[in-house]
Amino acid sequence: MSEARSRLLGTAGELFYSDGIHAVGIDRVVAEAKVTRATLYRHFPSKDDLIVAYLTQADGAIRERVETARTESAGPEDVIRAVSRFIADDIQRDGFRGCAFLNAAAEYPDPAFPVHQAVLRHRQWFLDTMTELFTDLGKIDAEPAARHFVMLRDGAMAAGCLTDPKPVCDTFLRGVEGLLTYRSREPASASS
Amino acid sequence: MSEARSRLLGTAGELFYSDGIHAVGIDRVVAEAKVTRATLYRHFPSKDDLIVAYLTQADGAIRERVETARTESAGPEDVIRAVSRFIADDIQRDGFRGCAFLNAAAEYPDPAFPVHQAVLRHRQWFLDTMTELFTDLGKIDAEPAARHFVMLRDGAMAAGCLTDPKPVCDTFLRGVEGLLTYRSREPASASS
DNA sequence: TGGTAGATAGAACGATCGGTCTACTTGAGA
DNA sequence: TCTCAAGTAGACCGATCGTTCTATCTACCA
Repeated sequence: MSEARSRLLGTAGELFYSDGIHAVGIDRVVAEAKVTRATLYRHFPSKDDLIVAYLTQADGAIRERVETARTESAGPEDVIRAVSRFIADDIQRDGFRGCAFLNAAAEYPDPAFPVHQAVLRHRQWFLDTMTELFTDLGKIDAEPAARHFVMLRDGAMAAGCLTDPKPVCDTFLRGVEGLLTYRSREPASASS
Repeated sequence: MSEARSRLLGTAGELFYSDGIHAVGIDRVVAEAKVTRATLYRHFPSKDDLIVAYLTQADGAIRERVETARTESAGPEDVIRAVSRFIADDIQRDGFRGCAFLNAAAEYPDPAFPVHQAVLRHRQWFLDTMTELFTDLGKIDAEPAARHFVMLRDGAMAAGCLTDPKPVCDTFLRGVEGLLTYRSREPASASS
């Protein structure tokens, strides 16, 4: 990857993430990346392509971290804890602004739009990965457990940038522990 | 409230909610509300005021529904179930596009901005209300339980417009039932 | 009868949007 | 040595952004 391209992708990522996608114009990306407009359009045919590249990059970084957790952990339960921990660390880190994918989906609600589809692909991968982990853990209802985990994660990511992140992380990690502790028990059935 | 103003607020709400706030220009609101630009600016000094009015309206509607649930239900547990049910109903209704407040916060991340502050006010009220309900229920750790509830809600609202809403609602309602069932039990402690 | 508030209609403002264009420079490979 | 891709610099495009303006009409109330 060329020097200019990576600088472009880096600053675009920072700006889109921290200020929102619609709120950041091409001019600002170009100026802060110290690159000319022509260079941007040489690498990315349109702003939409730049946005998708931004999300693809974020997706890759997360997959990498999950992969690292999988290879470095003893068993599936440890992997789930490691993933939970880096989610909590993310939430508490400076400049945390929520989930890049949920934020992008909020700005691009049209399912036919490439940006929205990039969000769906990432989320499907994450749900599948968590389902695998809960299956490895021997859970009977692995998929509901994975959905529960993802729901807690989404809630924590959404709330973590709106109030004090500390109690949000505590609630999240407690919820995950509950999910792991009561894993052999069949939860009470929902309505009807 | 004048006829033109309520039409304005109604269509602005629909458009902002379904397409995103930045994506909807004043021209479109004016056109679809069948109102002139001058009329809009007579009622709302700026677009930002219109956005805040939109969120205030949504906030009022939710408070009303929670109040109804409180008066019509037998006890705090029933109220929590009623609130959960209308959240689930919302998620499954046609045109559901997530939480208006979380979506707005994604577009307006600056905490100093009035739109962002309107989101925070609504969320604080909701957390306080849920804490009250869990307190009434006799829970020792009412606030953590309320935080857990809100986290599930946020996750469900975020995911409900990205995939099939049915399993999302099931997971949410199961989580709430778990929260109510294991209410007397001290959850496993989190990390450290 | 006169005044005023609220609405219509539509032109116009400067700023910014995403995107295209020409002209020139640089550096590495065939 | 020639070529060509990648970069800089910056003017320029039409469209849209949020906002303001003048002018006219209508309905109600003092």
